[in-house]
Amino acid sequence: MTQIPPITKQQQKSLATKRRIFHAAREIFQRDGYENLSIKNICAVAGVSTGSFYHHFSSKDDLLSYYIEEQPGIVTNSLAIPKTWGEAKDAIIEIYLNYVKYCRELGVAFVSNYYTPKNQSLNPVTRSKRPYPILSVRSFLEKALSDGALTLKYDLEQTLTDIRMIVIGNVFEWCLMNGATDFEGNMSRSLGIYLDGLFH
Amino acid sequence: MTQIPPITKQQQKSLATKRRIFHAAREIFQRDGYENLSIKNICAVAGVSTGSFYHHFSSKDDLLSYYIEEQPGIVTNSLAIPKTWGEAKDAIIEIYLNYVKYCRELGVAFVSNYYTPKNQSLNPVTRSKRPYPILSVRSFLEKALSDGALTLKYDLEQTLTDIRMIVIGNVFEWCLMNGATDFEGNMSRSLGIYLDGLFH
Amino acid sequence: MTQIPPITKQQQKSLATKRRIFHAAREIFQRDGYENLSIKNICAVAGVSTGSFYHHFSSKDDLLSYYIEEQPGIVTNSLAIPKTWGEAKDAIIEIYLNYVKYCRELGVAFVSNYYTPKNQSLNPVTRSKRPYPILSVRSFLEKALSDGALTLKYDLEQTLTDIRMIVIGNVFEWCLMNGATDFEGNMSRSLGIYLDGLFH
Amino acid sequence: MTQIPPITKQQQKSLATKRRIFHAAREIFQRDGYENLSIKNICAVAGVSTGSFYHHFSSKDDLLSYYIEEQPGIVTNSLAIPKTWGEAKDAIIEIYLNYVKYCRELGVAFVSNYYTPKNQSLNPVTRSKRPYPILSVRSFLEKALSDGALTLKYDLEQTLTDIRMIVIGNVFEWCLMNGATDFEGNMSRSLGIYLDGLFH
DNA sequence: TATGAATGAGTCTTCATTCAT
DNA sequence: AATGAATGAAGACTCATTCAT
Repeated sequence: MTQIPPITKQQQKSLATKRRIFHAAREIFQRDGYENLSIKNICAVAGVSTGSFYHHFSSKDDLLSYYIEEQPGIVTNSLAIPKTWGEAKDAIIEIYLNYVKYCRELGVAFVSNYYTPKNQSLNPVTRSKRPYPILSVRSFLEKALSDGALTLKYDLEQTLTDIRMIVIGNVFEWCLMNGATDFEGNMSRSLGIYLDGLFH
Repeated sequence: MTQIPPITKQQQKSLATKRRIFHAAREIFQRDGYENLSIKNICAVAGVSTGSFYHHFSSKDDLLSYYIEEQPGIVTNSLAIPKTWGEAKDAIIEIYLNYVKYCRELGVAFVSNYYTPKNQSLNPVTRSKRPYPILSVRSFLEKALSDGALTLKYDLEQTLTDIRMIVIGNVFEWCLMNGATDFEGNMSRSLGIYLDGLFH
Repeated sequence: MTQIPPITKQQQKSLATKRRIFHAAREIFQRDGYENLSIKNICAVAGVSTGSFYHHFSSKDDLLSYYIEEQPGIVTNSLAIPKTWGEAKDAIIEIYLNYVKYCRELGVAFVSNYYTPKNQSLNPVTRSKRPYPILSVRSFLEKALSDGALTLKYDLEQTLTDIRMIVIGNVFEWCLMNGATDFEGNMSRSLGIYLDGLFH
Repeated sequence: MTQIPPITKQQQKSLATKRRIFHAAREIFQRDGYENLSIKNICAVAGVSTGSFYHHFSSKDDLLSYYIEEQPGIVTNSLAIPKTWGEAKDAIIEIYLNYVKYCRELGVAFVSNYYTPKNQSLNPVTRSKRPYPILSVRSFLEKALSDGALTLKYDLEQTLTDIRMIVIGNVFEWCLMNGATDFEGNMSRSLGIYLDGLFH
């Protein structure tokens, strides 16, 4: 007979410790960036000994692997189908202003670490499990196109690629400047101009 | 015909050493990534002493900054002042197709490691010595503007930021896809549409 | 009888290591002087790893600061509040005769190396953690002043500075003479005369 | 036949270079202190190559050896014999305020390097060649004593020692504080109080 | 389960000195 | 007489990891 919740007090404590380590790592990562994320650091913040760390995680990499894929998707289903391309433009910009907000929540340090070409969890091809937030305009555009509300100068795929590139470019700029840019302003302006050129 | 800077044998040797260091760094970068790029490593591969490294480069960052500073071909001084915005658009796209070429020369592996927000040698603010190469359209646009050949919808600074972001976005996409994208196609299309929107 | 902090075997071993480092540093200091005192050196002599050093001391300066911070015997809390200025004078001199004793324990060679303006672990401003030990008469004087037992011609701070300077001057003289001075005699006389002039 | 001034142009140039190196070293030493005095530094300031340095000086130590004993003595002969102890006190303080001035001219960095117990050129016993500036009150006091203008509570030798210690203590304090003390104020106050205690 | 002492290779950088030119 | 490229040991400090308790 397997007992579903046979958690003893000891196990609970153990889990709590593991969670403390986890949260400490997340906090440091966001605040100080990857290069300042050391075991010593983590343990200090978590209030835990080094030995304890290695009891719960087999290595630093082991811990980090837990962080993959934690971001929530951006829900675009609720968006009304646009009637004019002006509406479409505004809606798209809105979506990415939401993304800007999400980036701000994560913090520059975190995002700076995350946006590395090596981070294949960003790769829209490799990536399967969840809708890539940057791709989430796809369904929106598809609906608008099939509805006849919009016509594009280019292939949908190409357009999505362009938008993705512009958005990442914006994020990158924000990271490089260590947060000292007009993130929202840049995003709406550059996207806006591009979309103007697109619908034109 | 005598060359104005008559390079002595010693200077030649010195340059060769500098180049060896340069290539060694590139090799390691491509093979092992940014985090495994250490001065010791570089020197070992280059067959050069640590002291020699610091004779040629003032720091690790100094070395890295050369990779974008030494881009060949982005000489905009020689560009003719455009008469129509169509000419301007084509010229700008041309400049960045050159950049695409340069990226291809460096290789995806290298560029993937290089384009990390953590790589502060990319930061246009931190970097003081010379103007950011990606901004090298600046002088071109300035001339065109002062000549009355062009008028921009937005501030020059903002426009340059947008272009920089779009370019970086393209590079990032190319890296993420591990080179399996239409780099040139994406670059000209996305920049083209943006510029269409800009001059409108 | 049980001691309140029941030191485990591990803690004992740890303390022993710390002491080994401490003694090694002292030995090298005496033998080779301040400029030849390196972490590597210390660790080699102590038979300890670099990591271990930094486990016990946060930096080289941290280690050095212990030499004056751990002075035995300059406990002024236990000193009775003086009733006359003669008592005060005697008490102060007594305190610094204790310091003289401590210097003798450390040895001329050590102290000679230690008392360099370059040794910033001596700087009362740089050092933040704890009050400068030579200033430990402060609390004594403060109590005496607030008690009305004493009145000073000058600001307390200035007086403390004077005393500190005289004491250091004595130590310096002793060092310069390579120990061949009447350290105790000089100390009590010079301090005595100064204090005479002070209370006068 | 030996020609007294057979200096060729080459020799002149050589001497000029040597002097440039010398002055550069002095400048850096005073401005930045001993620990920032490197061959590279010196050569940069002197506008000379490393090789040239080693052509003129066999080593860094060789260069430094030239600096010993360059300070001028303080002339006290001209001081009028005091009639009251008040006059004597003022005169003595005046002498050391001159010394303070001299220290300020040399700069904190320089003096910090100089005032080390290991620097035996400070040792009044070892030292023979010139009058030790700190000792230069001796003749003054001797005259005043033999003239009957003054009587001391203690042996002249002891008194001189005290004064020397107090002065060095002041200098040390100034060095430790990196110049951020009221050097003149401390000097006159501490010496003044001591002398009050002495003549009482 | 948890502690924290210990390890030692690794980080970047500085520096006095040598030597071919 | 002068240059400057090259050396390599040494500097303080960091860090992931192991292990006895």
